Amino acid sequence: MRADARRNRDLIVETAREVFREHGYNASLDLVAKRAGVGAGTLYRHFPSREDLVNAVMQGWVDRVEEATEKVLAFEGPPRELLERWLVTYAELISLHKGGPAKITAAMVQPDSPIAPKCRVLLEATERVCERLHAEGVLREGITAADVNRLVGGVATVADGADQPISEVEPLLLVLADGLVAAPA
Amino acid sequence: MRADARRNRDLIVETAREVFREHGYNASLDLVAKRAGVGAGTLYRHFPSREDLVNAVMQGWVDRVEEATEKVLAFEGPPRELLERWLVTYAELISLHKGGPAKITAAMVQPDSPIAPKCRVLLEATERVCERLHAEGVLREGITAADVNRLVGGVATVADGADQPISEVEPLLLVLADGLVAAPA
DNA sequence: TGCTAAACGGAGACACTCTCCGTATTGTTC
DNA sequence: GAACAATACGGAGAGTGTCTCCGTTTAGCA
Repeated sequence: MRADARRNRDLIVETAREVFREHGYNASLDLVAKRAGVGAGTLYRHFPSREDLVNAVMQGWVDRVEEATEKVLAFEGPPRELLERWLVTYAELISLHKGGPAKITAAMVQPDSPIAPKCRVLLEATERVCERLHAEGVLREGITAADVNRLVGGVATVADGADQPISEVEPLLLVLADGLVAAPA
Repeated sequence: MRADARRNRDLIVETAREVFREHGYNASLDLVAKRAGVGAGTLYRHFPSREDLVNAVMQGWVDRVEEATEKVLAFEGPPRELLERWLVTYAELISLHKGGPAKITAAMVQPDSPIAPKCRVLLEATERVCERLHAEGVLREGITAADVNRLVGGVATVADGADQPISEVEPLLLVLADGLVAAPA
């Protein structure tokens, strides 16, 4: 890749991160290009679709996910608390940006989405948590990591749509935890 | 209202119902106008915003909600089953159209949305169910109808985004039921 | 029948996405 | 350091959607 191309690419990603933070993931891409001082063509050559750009912007987020996962998995206390911590962590991670919960939760079940690979790290993290909970017999049988993600994703999506911080819907996450732990009727 | 205006209004609503069913609630409104054989101006005069049109289209849905509510509330069996029935009914009602779950769940917490009044009937229905469950001591303390709606709305939103029918996420609704019923840890 | 308020409709302004292609820059080769 | 591909740039513009404005038409009353 030529040096100027590299420079522009980085500039676009940086600008997009800023614009997305301001206007959400549906912000105008022309605005991104304009603010970055490049032509629309340049933006679209580097990132043929909006998702590709989102994907690039997310790279830092992936690192953050990995870090948060390690932290939660390092927790030594009672498994029930581990679950609660993970639910809150998960919700926070996907809610870092406006529109994030819906986008990420949807991508989780659409393997062809360009951001799917990034979301996989989250799914894998949940899998690790679930494994540990299953091993300790705490998690209800038949519950998969995908189920957990869907449930938390749903709550986070709604909170996001209502412009509520995750802290305000934490009680709902505890309800989920109860449901995930309880034995089938 | 003049007779021709009335006629056009009804025609637009009918056409919109059809188009929304085909393409979801984000379908092009110009397409609605074109298919109804009226000018864009006519459509926008009757329905200044997309939400106004959605609102009009929803009138039949409101009737359906009321009917379903009566049916669930007439159920005489164990309260836990009442809850389960309501969760499934609720999810189905908001999932009748693609994009419905997100739209309705969001409107539920945005009182200024034009479709909010319509969504209120759903909230009130959930309130009636919750009241009965609380009276029987089945529902966990502190849980409000709004909480229940958020939880089910979240699950339904995700299912909708993944093009899954509600029947496929029913197990998740049972998880919710468990969480809503269980005593706090 | 004539008149006026009400309603119509579609051209077009504006916004956004995405492509095409003439122009400019890079970096390699001699 | 000059020449020359190969690579990248950028912005005009096509395509699509939203929504408004205003000249034209129509309903319904007197």
